[in-house]
Amino acid sequence: MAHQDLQLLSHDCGDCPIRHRAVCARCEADELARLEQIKYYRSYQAGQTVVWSGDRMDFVASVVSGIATLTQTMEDGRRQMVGLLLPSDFVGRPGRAQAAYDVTATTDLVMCCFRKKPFEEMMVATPHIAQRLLEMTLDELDAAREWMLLLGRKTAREKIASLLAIIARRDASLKLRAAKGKLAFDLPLTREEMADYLGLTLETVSRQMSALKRDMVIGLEGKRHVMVPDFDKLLEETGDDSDGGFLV
Amino acid sequence: MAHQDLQLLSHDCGDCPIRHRAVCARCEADELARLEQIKYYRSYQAGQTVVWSGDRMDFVASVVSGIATLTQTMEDGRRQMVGLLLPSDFVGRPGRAQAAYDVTATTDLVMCCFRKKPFEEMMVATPHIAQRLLEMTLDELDAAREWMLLLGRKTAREKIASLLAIIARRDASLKLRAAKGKLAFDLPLTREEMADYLGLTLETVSRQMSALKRDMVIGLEGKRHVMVPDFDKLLEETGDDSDGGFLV
DNA sequence: GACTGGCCTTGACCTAAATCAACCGGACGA
DNA sequence: TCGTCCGGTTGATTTAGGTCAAGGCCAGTC
Repeated sequence: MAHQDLQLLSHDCGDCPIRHRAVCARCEADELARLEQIKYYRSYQAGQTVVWSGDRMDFVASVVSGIATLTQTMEDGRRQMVGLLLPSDFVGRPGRAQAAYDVTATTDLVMCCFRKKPFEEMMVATPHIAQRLLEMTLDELDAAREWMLLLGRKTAREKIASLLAIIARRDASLKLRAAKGKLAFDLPLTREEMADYLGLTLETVSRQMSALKRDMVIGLEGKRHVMVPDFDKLLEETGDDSDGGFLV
Repeated sequence: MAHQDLQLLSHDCGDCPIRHRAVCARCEADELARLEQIKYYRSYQAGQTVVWSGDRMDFVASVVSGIATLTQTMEDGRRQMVGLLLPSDFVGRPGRAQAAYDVTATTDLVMCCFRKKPFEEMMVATPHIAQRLLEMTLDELDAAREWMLLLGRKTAREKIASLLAIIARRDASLKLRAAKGKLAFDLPLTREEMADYLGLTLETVSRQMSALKRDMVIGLEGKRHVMVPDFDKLLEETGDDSDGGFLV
């Protein structure tokens, strides 16, 4: 897919199914040309920090491949992950000079960057972009609110199940949905990162993973490979409404 | 202020200081005219529900006066507040037919509503609006992430202190900042609502309020009126970075 | 083949907050 | 004037998850 860096600009487009954010050349051809002039790619190794909270950040970017996280850290070292960025997700805030969070590559990562100034100018000139960005930001806000329910009210077991379900879903949609019902994936996060995501300690994460395995909700092969024999059973453990509640 | 319902459209405008989202007639006069045609007001009494999660919602709105909350509820009744809407805040999502959360008036409430369809049309026609909305949504996303840190990693005492600081700040900025250092305000939330905000039980909220009073961090007069003799002392209790970290 | 360092697991114990329960005090209606 | 209801406080007890500590597993490397 040649124009992946353009994902963030496109309206949905039927025959480019990548997470409903892909673009194809025939829509948005003119933006493509302009964007080509201001974009550039950056690669990071797993574990590398992209920017530190408070650092000057003179670009916005979208994830091309790999996974990045946003985390906040308190003075005494307590950490909370506040964003998990998968391919096609957007980082950076037009109109802000400094990063508000630590951005870290948890796997090898490629980002498509746009220098902030020209990007902002283009945003003014091309209303599409602001609208697309608004849509994406609203999605992220919804995800954040879901996450707040998880952090505030779910038990450790529910938290783990929810995270596994989220990853399974995201992963499955990338893989064009493995044989429905049975699916498997590799965790892109360490136990500690999972803990930071869920507001738990890594020991509790480990214990609950073991418990879910013992109860046959998941299978584990090595430390990272997770098998889900029955996705509905996993969903029952999340505490979420069963109907899945897809609001368009 | 006659054009309060227009807050959501404006770029900042020096001499209209209401929470940096106000508008004055001379900027945006044309949008004003168009907006006037599609807006209407609705009032709700304290405790009334504006919409239930899952209900059809054919308008977007901004809060004119009073306070509303967004909450999520799990099947077994566990509740988590995921949004606190103060005057000038925006509710509703262009491009979505159903409400994703319960919206409730916690005080008497006036909202300025725009029917969704014409509003969306106007958004396409008037690029300003999408940009303003994007800016507001990004602010909300930041607030949500701050909130996630609170829910995931703060102690009960830190949570309470943080909430009080948030309300004090918002309140103070409305009142053009009372004599700096000493300030006082009325809690717009019951103990139970505070608990839903903070991911605690109402008993814990009550206990920690008493503890903060005992330790002279706050004063209480009746159940709702809070006095803050030393705002910095309150801030120390929040666990947040002391520098306040204002990122533009 | 031993050695190291990450990452993970498991056990024993502790504590912050939840739960359960009693009670207070003001508003309000009979 | 008396209930009683609602929001709030406080105490006793329980418990989920945190903390501390001891290993296990495995990949890389000397």
